[in-house]
Amino acid sequence: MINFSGRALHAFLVLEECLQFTVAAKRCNVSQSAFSQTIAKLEQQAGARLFDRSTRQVALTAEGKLFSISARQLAFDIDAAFKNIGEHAAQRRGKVALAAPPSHLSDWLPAIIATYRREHPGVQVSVFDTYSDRCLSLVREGSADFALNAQRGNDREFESTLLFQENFYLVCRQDHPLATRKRLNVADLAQVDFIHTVRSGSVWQQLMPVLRAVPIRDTGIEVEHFTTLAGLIVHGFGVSVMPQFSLPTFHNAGLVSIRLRDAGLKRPVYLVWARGRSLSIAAQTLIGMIKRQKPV
Amino acid sequence: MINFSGRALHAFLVLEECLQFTVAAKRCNVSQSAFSQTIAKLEQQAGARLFDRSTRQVALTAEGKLFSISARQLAFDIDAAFKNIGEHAAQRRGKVALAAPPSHLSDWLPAIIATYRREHPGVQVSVFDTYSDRCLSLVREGSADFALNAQRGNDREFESTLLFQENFYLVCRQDHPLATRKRLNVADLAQVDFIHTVRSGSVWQQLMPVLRAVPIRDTGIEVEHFTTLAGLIVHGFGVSVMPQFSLPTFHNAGLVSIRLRDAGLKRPVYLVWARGRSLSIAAQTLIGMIKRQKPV
DNA sequence: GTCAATTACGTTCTCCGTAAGGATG
DNA sequence: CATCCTTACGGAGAACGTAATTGAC
Repeated sequence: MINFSGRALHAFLVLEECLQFTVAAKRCNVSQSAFSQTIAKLEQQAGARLFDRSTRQVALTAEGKLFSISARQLAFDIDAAFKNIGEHAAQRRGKVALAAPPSHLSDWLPAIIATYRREHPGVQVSVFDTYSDRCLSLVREGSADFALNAQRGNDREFESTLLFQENFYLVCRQDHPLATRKRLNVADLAQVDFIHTVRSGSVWQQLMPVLRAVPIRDTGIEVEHFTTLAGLIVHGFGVSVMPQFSLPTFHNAGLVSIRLRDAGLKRPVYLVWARGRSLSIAAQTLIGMIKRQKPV
Repeated sequence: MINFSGRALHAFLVLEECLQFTVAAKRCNVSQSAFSQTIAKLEQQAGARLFDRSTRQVALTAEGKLFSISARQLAFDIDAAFKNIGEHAAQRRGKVALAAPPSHLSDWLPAIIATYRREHPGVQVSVFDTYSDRCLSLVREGSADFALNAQRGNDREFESTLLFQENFYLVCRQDHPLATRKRLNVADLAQVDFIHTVRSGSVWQQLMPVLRAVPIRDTGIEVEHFTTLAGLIVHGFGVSVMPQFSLPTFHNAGLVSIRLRDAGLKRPVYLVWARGRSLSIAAQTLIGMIKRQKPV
């Protein structure tokens, strides 16, 4: 096995078809002499003469026929193996799965993923839209190649890099008293009807410490889906605070957003992947696109 | 496929197991530098990095894992293919089939075949004991690799070489009038009760032209099996004429044989094989033994 | 600082091509 | 005698080994 050469295998198969050294050599783009030597060497390795040949006739020996069966299969398998790995490398095949919070998947990531899919139609992209802990679980169990997450997970299981920090925005109706404000801080939310997102979401976890100091009017409502939240705000239930990348949903609903300028009120967005598990080329490419498309 | 090398494949598998270039290189009996280059070249051919490596850690990439599956299978298949052909060449495996007339298979060939089987226990030897035309048919249809036959067949379908010429012997009881004769010719069989072998056998075909001129006493009996013939002779039905290599059977039955010295009364023994079909190494070896063991 | 992989460079070996040799029809 | 495979020999390229370099812990 150690001295096996693909060239020799190819030579064998071509000669088997042509049954003429001269023709086969030409088809392999080598001199007839070199071709002869290649076959001779292959026969030496096989330990048996594979072709019976006089100057006028070339034919497979009994052993040659035997080898022919394996050779055909081998050539196919080798070709398939390299083609397969090559196509994965070239991102003509393969799959990549990412996990991200719904806020990032409302508009920002879908745009990037759409571009990737256009450029690499053979690669299957899977998306999991879920919150913090579940994101990390998906990465841990291998269901997702990587995640975008506000938490970087423990160092033993995960590796991560900070992509950027996301600002928070007040979301309200156009006719809301705060809707026309240029500058806004959390303190301005005092006495305003406020709708919370679910506690498991990173927005809540990020926002709560800051908001605790402000006497907001809690509506007692906790919503999970952005569309629900938008509907409630539109119908006058109150206002809420959302990270930058979820805003398109609210704008589409005719709502207004104003950035909260409190120092330190930012949501970190980490790229997280399983420690030790190297990312596929497809995943790396997609991550590259995400990094390039991240906001200023 | 064309630049594929078994060495690189082996290197990959060893490195996958060791996950250390230094150790893997040593196990492959090359310098660490050469090993590194081999892996690098393989990665170049595959079109993707197969190992993630720092100076302190080596691990398969996603593409490497993919390749690993094919690589393992490939190595096994390549190994199996060469081992298979090698074992056939070395006659540790394989099969060989020969066809020969019962006269040659009564003692002469079985002794040779027994020796061959002792030396090459992995090779399955098949034997067809049948007469002239059927022998050739078996060779034609590929059931037998070669045949020993008194007729060489037509030149279009068969190739042949003369192995030797077999003498004929009178076979009779010890108390027969001719049993003590030193020299004997066909003419001496006049007025002797004679038992024929079947007309399809080569003995009959060979003997008839010569015997026709002698006024033998035809018993009217035609037998097919030597054992029958021996039984008839033993019980006094008459005598018969048999080729040299069938004599052991008759000697064992207590009968006497005396060579017929007529010039030209010989049975040619040809080695016959299908034209264009090359003989396996096993067949060639067996033929070699047959040629060496042929009578003086 | 130490250990491990990579890179650099000179050497060795394999493989190829041109040309002569040999066998077959 | 023409054709086709084999052998011989010189040169190009690949692979190898030693040694210096880079990088990680």
